[in-house]
Amino acid sequence: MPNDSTEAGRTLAAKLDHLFHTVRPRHGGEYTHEEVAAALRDTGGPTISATYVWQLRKGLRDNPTKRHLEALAGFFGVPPAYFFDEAAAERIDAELKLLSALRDASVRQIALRASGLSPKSLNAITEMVERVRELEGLPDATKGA
Amino acid sequence: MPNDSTEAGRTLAAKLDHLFHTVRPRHGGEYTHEEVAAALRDTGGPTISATYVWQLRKGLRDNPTKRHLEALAGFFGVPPAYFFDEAAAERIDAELKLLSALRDASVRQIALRASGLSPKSLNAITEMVERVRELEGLPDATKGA
DNA sequence: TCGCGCCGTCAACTGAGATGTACAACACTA
DNA sequence: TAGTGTTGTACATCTCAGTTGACGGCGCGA
Repeated sequence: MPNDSTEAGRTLAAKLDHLFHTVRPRHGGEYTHEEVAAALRDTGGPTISATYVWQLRKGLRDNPTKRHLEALAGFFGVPPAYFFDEAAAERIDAELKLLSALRDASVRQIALRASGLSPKSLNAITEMVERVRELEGLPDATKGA
Repeated sequence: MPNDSTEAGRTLAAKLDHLFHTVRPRHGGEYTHEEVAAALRDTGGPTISATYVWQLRKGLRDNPTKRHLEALAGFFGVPPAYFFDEAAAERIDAELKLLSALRDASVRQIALRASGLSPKSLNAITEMVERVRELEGLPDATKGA
């Protein structure tokens, strides 16, 4: 199964193929696999054979190494993250966003300092927070992510 | 050559090691290499041996494949770009401390629910947290990363 | 102090990642 | 149409990413 469908978005092959279509050397044709290999060889960085470029593009091989990913990304002028799963990256970013949402320094402080406490203590503090919310007339259950 | 100096900033090993130091399961210590391997195994995704995790962390092996990079990034809750882009890595590091705290579901719950409370209440809760830390014999000041 | 279990470390092996080489298909020129 | 060069395709081969298994140190309970 060349095209791994467990990948949330497009496959690596699809992305690479898209790059070939999109970034072109001169009007008319796309980069040749050999050209890519040669260019990479010249930059002094990690080399990559033309055949392998083709295999990746065709989906015969997915799962290249870090260095090859860097080389390919560098050649086409995209960040290496381009080749990774977009959905996963977005999910992580959402988690990071949750963080930046907590602008309130006091809340951050509480989170940091609460980290490491015993489950029992955490539970007690949770209850206390809920109780205070109640007293201040804040909504009851707003389950976030 | 284990430590690839073509890498813009820190080596992969350094970054991974940093993740181990930063994101911890709960108070006590860092994740064990075996724990990481087991967790990855449980998620159904690509597996990775504990020994190999160690090798990557030590710099005996750099240049893992795409899938393993994804798995590692997923486990530590950072985007795969963390291992590539140094600028992104630094940005993430800045927030990682808080992120790791929020990885604990209980702590996350507290943070989310504490958001919106009055300054007075937040202050009270902060003091309570500090008091509990004291009782549980946890360190006083936040230690540097 | 002994024994047991956990974890980091190391070396050797396996297999997938990656390459080299050769062939087929097409384009261009004379 | 024959000849030459270029590029995609195929496959045999080799290298190194990744695993397996074992050893040694360390903490903990008996």
